[in-house]
Amino acid sequence: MVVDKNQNFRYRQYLIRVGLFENCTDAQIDRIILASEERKIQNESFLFFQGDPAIHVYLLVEGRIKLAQITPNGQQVILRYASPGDAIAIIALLSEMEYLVSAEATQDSLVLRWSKVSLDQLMEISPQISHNALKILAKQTREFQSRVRELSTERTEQRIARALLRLARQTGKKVDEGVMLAMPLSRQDLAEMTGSTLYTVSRTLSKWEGQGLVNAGRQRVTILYPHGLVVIAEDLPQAGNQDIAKAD
Amino acid sequence: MVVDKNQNFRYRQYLIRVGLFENCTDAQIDRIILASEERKIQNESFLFFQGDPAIHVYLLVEGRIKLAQITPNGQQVILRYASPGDAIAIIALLSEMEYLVSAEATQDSLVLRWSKVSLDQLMEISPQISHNALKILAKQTREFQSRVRELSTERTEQRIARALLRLARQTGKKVDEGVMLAMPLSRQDLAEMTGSTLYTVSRTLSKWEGQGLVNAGRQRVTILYPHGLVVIAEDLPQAGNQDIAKAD
DNA sequence: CTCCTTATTTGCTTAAGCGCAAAGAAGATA
DNA sequence: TATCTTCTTTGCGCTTAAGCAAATAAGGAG
Repeated sequence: MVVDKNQNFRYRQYLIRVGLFENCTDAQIDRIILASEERKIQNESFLFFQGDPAIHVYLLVEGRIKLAQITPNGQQVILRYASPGDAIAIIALLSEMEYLVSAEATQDSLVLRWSKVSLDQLMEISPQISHNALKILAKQTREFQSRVRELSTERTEQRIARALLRLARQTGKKVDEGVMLAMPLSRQDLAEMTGSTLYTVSRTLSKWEGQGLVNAGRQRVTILYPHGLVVIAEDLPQAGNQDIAKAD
Repeated sequence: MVVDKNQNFRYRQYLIRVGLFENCTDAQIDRIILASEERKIQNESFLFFQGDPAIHVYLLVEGRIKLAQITPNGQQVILRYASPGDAIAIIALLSEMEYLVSAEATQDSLVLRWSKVSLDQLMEISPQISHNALKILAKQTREFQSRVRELSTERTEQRIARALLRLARQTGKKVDEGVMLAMPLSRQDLAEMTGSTLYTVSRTLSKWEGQGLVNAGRQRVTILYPHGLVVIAEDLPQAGNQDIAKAD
């Protein structure tokens, strides 16, 4: 599973741009690369499980990783989809921690990882890393605070609209008709991201499809008229016209 | 407003036990104290507002501070009540940030604060501080993740039970009948903590009062039978008996 | 191409909880 | 003590969204 470490130097150009290693010197990056392990993760297999002792920090190079919590009675709550360049399980930098979420590949993926031990050494050489980690955690905190606010105050429809817009920003590909979400995404997935149910998500998308806002297929959503979703997400006053897309 | 800095040395015994300054040497603590400013905050006045540039990190010494987000249409969402010893606005350690929440005293309070500039200097001398900050942020992240999970999957009643138990752990005072929450807490406050409404909270507390679980008065809640709330929070199978408290 | 699996849609029913309104209770103030 | 303010309770109607069941659709495997 562990590939010859020298191979990882081909990720150099990539690593220096990644949040966790931003502003590190070339020499530091060398050490970081030497300490890294590369792993391939097959679709639907797990990087780690919630509750495991947190001993590695991961960096997603290629693919997509779903980070989710499982409730005691088996429900899943999707906290985040990681995209290439994202650090995963920063929490492992700290001692005595467990992974707070399970990490599952939703495509064949490629990650680099560092053990807690080697990261402790790296952080001594490069205090920059721990400052970067602080920045990443702060960003996550901000996002979770927003989620809490949204779940506390917004209706399901608003949250679904928000989730789609967020995904579009993260993984949207421009196509002729609009923005296509470039990842398989079921109604169930959207429900688990928004604290809703697959039925409500399905009904909501059907309604929006009728209004020309989106085009939804099996595990696929294309946003035809992003502004319409913004209007819903922000609860702005709507145009009187039923068919928002054409009204523009 | 700024008191003679030497006075702050009387907080020494206190500072060394506080999360943000844990494991700092005596000499480091001295520098930290010298850089601190003391401020008294009157009940119902604000330490800072959401959106202000984040230029100070605060440490609550005495009193209680409510951290809340305000939604665009004026609803409030309470994210946390800070207790003595808690750091507030760790985010100000990072450049270019704004406060993510508003911080309002709910009792007359006393805080120490440090400017971003002086903290940058302190962190150079004591890298320990930035490691501690990482730990604090990680803990907050964990808590917000739980909140997201709870808001996504649990019923209002469960969340209210959880909020009471959490507050009991944080501020509960043992009294004859049970555990009293030692802070003024209106139905509206509980609603803003749980993503509910003051009506639902009122009805829920009334029901629980009828079952002998709690004793609720004006801005005051006493938990008579904590285990009963745990049963509700965790959605455990209930005893068939209506009156849970007496059944035990 | 056909079968099989998995995802999606939609009608129907029900429950949870929102929100108004009005009454009642608890403190605070003078 | 009388008055005022603020907080709390509760009846009622209503909306939202959950959840079941059954039909339908879309891909993948052989």
